Amino acid sequence: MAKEITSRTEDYSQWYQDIVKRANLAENSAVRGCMVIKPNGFAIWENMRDQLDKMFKDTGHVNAYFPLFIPKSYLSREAEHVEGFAKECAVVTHHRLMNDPNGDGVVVDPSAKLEEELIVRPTSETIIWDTYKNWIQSYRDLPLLINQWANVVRWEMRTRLFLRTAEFLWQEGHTAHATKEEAVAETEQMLRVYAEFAEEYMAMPVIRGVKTPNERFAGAEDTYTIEALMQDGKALQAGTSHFLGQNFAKAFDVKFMNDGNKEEYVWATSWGVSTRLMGALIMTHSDDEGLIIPPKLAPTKVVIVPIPKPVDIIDEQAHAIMDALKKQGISVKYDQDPKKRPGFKFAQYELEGIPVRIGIGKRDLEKGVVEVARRDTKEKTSVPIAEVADYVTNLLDDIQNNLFQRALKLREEHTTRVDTAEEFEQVLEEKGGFILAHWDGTTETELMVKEKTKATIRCIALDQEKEAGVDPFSGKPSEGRVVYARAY
RNA sequence: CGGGGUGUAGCGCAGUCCGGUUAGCGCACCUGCUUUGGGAGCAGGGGGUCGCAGGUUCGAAUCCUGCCACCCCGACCA
Repeated sequence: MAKEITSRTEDYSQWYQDIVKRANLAENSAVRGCMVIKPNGFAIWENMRDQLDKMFKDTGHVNAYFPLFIPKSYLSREAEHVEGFAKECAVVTHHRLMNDPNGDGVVVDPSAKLEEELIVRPTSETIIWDTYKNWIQSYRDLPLLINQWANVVRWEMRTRLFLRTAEFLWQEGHTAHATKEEAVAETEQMLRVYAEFAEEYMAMPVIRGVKTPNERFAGAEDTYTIEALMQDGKALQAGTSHFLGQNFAKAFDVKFMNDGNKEEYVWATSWGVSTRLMGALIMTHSDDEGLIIPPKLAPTKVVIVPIPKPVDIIDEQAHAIMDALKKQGISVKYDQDPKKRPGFKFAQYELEGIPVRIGIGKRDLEKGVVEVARRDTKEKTSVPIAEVADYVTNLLDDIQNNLFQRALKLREEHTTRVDTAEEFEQVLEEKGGFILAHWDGTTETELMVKEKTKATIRCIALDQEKEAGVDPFSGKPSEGRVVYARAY
């Protein structure tokens, strides 16, 4: 049978789309730029969401929910914020439809024009800070540590499933603090949470860093980021955590009385990750056979396929193995569909990325073994039935670990220290990946490099070594290397 | 919004340049038999306003005009 997924190396964009589509994760909707997340894709997102939610709660946060609509005037209270988002907002102007006088369906009722237009939230800082104003009076009300799971809308010009859609699902944390130190500590803590989630659960190594002023979130004083490297050598911003200073407190007049009976503005943070992480997951691990889901996020960790078809003795063993796996907390599916042949099922589950497959056949049963296949390397092993549950438990850990190591190796092989502009451009063209180069610290140079090479400064790594050097583009002095890459 | 491309069955496509029987192929689907250890084989069957609207012509998927949608590359962005 012909290969149904485009090769990863031939056309990365097509390969990515094939996987999203053929593994039944998502599809384009009838609404321009929007996405339908299908059950297979949503199950993975739910696992990500549940794990993140647990981590947020473990660090003292609680969930709440704020409105989808934001009065237009709110958005303009913080000058940089409005400038950053104004160009991509969906706007509600009317609240009623009417029958078309010409009998042609419905039209907007011109008499139902809103006095003040409502913006569909591109992010919720403004509506949340307008609300916090009423919630915060005293230092005793602080810190306020709230997260919201929501959808937001940004009217992007060009969209791509999961990576950039007009509507996307995300979480946004919005916290208020009595001191600058505490707010900065919160910003850094949440970056650590994101990095831990990316590396331990998604098996995706990330660089922790700070954005340059030019790449900062609109309205932030500092933006922290985790940056991942995809298999085609392009970088992907996987999560951000912002120190907002007192900008929003001042714009929305959020003051509190401190323990010295003095009125002060509060200090703020916000942080978020989105369904974009689904794209990151796909582009980090998957191969030409389809999706690969790290075991810790896989909705179904093990699938049992009867060979050649379900008969009583196979059935019996399958159920015994299922029970043993479930006892260890491992989700398992037994595919008893008699209409599909084993070979078809093998290919199908590889395409869907299920980490472990157990094949049970009469021939093997006579020897008291089953065949255990791992999705990441596609290796197959015969395992005695009595040992299957323990073997699979270890194997799942092994796969999780291997996926991370494999991704880390790829990143290390595609991270290059560069000292001249020529070398910079050559590495970018021929190899891609992260480029560690000196930067003179000016936005002019950063923009000039972007213009010339399409590479941007992804971040200044938190573990950046101080090292005197020369910016390869401007020739000016530099205090250390920053992380450049072409990015999604 | 610029540059390129594509619209023909659920999906993927051929046919269009050079108009001419009843619009075709693969996958999927339905029926039957044989199969079943890596995407089964054979036989039969169902499914189409050829993106939309005009025009040219005895005759249009094919030529002309206008429109629409989607995809890729840029600008924008998580």
